Amino acid sequence: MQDRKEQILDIAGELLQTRSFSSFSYQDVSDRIGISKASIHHHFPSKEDLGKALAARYRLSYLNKLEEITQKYENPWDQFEAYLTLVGEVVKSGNKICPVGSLQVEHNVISKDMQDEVHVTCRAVQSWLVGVLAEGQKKGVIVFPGTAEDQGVLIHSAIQGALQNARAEGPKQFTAVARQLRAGMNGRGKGKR
Amino acid sequence: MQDRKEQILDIAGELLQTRSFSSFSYQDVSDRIGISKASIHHHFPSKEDLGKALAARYRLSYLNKLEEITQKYENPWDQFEAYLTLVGEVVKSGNKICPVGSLQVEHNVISKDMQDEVHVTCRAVQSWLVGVLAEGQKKGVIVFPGTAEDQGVLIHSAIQGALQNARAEGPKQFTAVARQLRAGMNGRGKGKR
DNA sequence: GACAATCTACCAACTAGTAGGTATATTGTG
DNA sequence: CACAATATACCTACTAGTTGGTAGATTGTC
Repeated sequence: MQDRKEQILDIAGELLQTRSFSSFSYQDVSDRIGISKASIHHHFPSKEDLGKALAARYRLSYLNKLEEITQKYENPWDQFEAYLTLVGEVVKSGNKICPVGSLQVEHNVISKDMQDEVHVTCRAVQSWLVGVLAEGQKKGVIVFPGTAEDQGVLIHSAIQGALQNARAEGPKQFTAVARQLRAGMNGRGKGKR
Repeated sequence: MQDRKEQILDIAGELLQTRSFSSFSYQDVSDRIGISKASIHHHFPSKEDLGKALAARYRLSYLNKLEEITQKYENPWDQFEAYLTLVGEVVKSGNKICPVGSLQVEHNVISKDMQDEVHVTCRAVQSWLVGVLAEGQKKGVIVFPGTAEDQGVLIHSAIQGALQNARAEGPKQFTAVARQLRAGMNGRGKGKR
């Protein structure tokens, strides 16, 4: 049953986002899924295996969603708005944060393989953002100072921090960041886009 | 010996910033400090006590540093630059992140008391930033769209995320964010301040 | 003597991971 | 088709080690 593996990853993923990698145990997964702890080990021999699979699966699904956005909207500004909507859904869940942020905070605790997985995801997301920004700048629909690279890193960092702040301090921390990022890129209020 | 309590907090604080609250143990502190684990319990009966003291001490020292900045520089832009220098020192350490970020990621794992402590610190730092920004806007030395509140939340989130990204991905992630935050607030290159 | 700081020696609970076994499919081979 | 071999998915029961925390004795200092 391939579903079981996915089910384990679903639950482990939720625990990663609500707690942290080192704060959830095989027993937690076992309890929630209703099969024995040893059976979880059957599918993922070590916790590192589980973590690696978790990080890899997240990267694929996340980059896939970004790709969908790129194909659905041709206007870079709309793409950026769709990105904000996408990450905004994490805030709506009420008690989750970005898996990348969760793993980065445990950078010195996780294995090299997991670090690499997080690294690749991080680079890819930033690349996507930089692409959107550069295209938007070229078309004149997104305005910002400095380089698209710097702006991409800023947005990525701000969103990651905002998700963490939002869970601890309330969703307004996210909406404020989203609003301010928009305000800083639409030509300083010279119009509605 | 009051020094011992401080020494424990020093080491626990470093472990909080390099690993995470649930990823370090009394044994870790004991090993590094050279006294038995039971002796650590003598000073901080439970890990929650230790965590609370840690969060409280960090708040006091951090807010003190911000206060020093306010008094040392009268120009809000200089105050903001000093803030960037202050958090930049965390990046220089090579493997630390902001304690607030570390604790926020474990929000669902730590006690209510610790959550409250983090909350107060978070609010105070944002308040300080908003004050600097509002004053800078008034004097015309800091330029940004939207409200000072939103800009303060953006900066706080961006810096927090940047510190995490910088440890995992390298210091350039921080310098890029700092550069871009500056670029977005100095009147769009209309001058050097 | 009082008291703080420290120690050794413990405990129950939890951790990731293993050993050994069972029941049920799937697959290759005569 | 029949039947052995193999693989999958799961189980109970266990290991060795770590966790936060405690009890009680020892030491040093005012």
